[in-house]
Amino acid sequence: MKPAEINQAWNGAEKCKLCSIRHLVLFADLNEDDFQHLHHPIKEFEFKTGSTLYKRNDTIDYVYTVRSGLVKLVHYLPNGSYRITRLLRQGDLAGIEALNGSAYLQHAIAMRETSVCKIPVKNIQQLNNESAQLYKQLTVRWHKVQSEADIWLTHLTMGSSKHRVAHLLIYLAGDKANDEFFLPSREDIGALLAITTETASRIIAEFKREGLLKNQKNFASIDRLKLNSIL
Amino acid sequence: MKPAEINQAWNGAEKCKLCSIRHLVLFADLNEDDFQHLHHPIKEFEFKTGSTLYKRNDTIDYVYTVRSGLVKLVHYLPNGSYRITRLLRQGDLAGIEALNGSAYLQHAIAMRETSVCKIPVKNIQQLNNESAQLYKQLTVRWHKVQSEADIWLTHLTMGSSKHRVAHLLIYLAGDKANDEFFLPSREDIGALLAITTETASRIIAEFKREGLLKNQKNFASIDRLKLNSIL
DNA sequence: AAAACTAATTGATAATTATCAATTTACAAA
DNA sequence: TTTGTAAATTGATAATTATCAATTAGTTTT
Repeated sequence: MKPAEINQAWNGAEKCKLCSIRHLVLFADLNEDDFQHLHHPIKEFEFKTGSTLYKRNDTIDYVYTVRSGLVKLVHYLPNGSYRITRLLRQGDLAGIEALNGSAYLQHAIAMRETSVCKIPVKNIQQLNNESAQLYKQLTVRWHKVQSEADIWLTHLTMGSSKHRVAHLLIYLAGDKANDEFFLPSREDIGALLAITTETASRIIAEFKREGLLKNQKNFASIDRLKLNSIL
Repeated sequence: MKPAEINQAWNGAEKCKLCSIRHLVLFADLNEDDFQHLHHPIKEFEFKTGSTLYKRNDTIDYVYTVRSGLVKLVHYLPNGSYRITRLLRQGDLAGIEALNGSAYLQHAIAMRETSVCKIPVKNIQQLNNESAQLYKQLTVRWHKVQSEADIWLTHLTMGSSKHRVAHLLIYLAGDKANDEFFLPSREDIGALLAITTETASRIIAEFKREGLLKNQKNFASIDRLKLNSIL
């Protein structure tokens, strides 16, 4: 499945400067001059549900900024199953490890329609050499990776299955008050929490029966108070 | 419990240049000139088993390089239990999040006698401004944090308890062929793998009975082949 | 060395979760 | 709409793990 390439290459600077979510992304702190160093074209892509941004060990020339949608980082296991080690949302960077010249660590797959900017690593290196602004943002990103991994380990891999699912739902719902969020398939929930698909399904179904969770297709909303009360 | 301060402050550059494990640490790539920028004293400390390097939310002015020993990063949970989210060994950096001016994410506690260098964050910032060498090492460290978190999530939090313990032992044994390694308490093994102390104990005892693991007090060695065969 | 304490082990049982299988629901293609 | 296919749900049972309790081994203090 090939992603749609929304735009042709453009003169790097122009579009990035106007980006509506720039405050959220890697280039947040760049100033007018910095954009001069973007010599390699940055392109925007749409990925359909289930399509692959990159595979483990792919050539590692790009970093991806998620503009919208949801991306899972996946490890495939020898026995054919898989484990999701992280989710990426708006403003998150995928493939950040490419900056060290090491291969991508996981497969990155869109869980729903997802829009990304594909940034050549060379741009980043160039910016790093010419300007100190980017370095700061980069360490902020690394830091976020670390603290998220930590949250994951602390809350999403321990306790009963019910606790884990509750934590995941709260995580997925994010900060926004009553908004709907994307509810992953039961298989993905299992892969996220290290439980079986069936167990994930049972718990989600139970939550729905008890009114902790409502959904229309893949979109859901939670009753935060009730969910928190079972933690 | 106060750590022993082995050395008084010294002229930063001199001792670091001669450090026997410099090839493993943050300053690996620095050249003669770079050391001029270490204006703040770097001190070496010894921590006894169970003593605390830093606590979550402590003032965040230092980064720690582990010279020898073993450090656990711990999250204490509301119910009084705890979860270990990472282990740090020789060459690893503790408190790397201090570089972003954010608070430490966890408590760092020595699991055995541990020797560390305490590096003022100001040194790092200064080096970053004056030289590009350090940036590279830093991203390598961040990257290592990420990939270790990943390994943790993929192997140490899924599968049966027996699988997890086996994976942990192999991780602890590291690369060195037949060397002994520090075997954590059963409670710590539980906190590392999200299983109970009793389950950890049962499995360790079983491994010992079956000859997969030998130990003298806290030091153990494994039969790699046999352990791998149960994965 | 004896006493006191802590960590490790083991046993019995209850609770949880995985497994295997069947059924129902949702979705997409014809 | 009908048909085919995949996903979600549910049931029954087996396996695993937690829990509670007791015992043994190991360490430290007196």
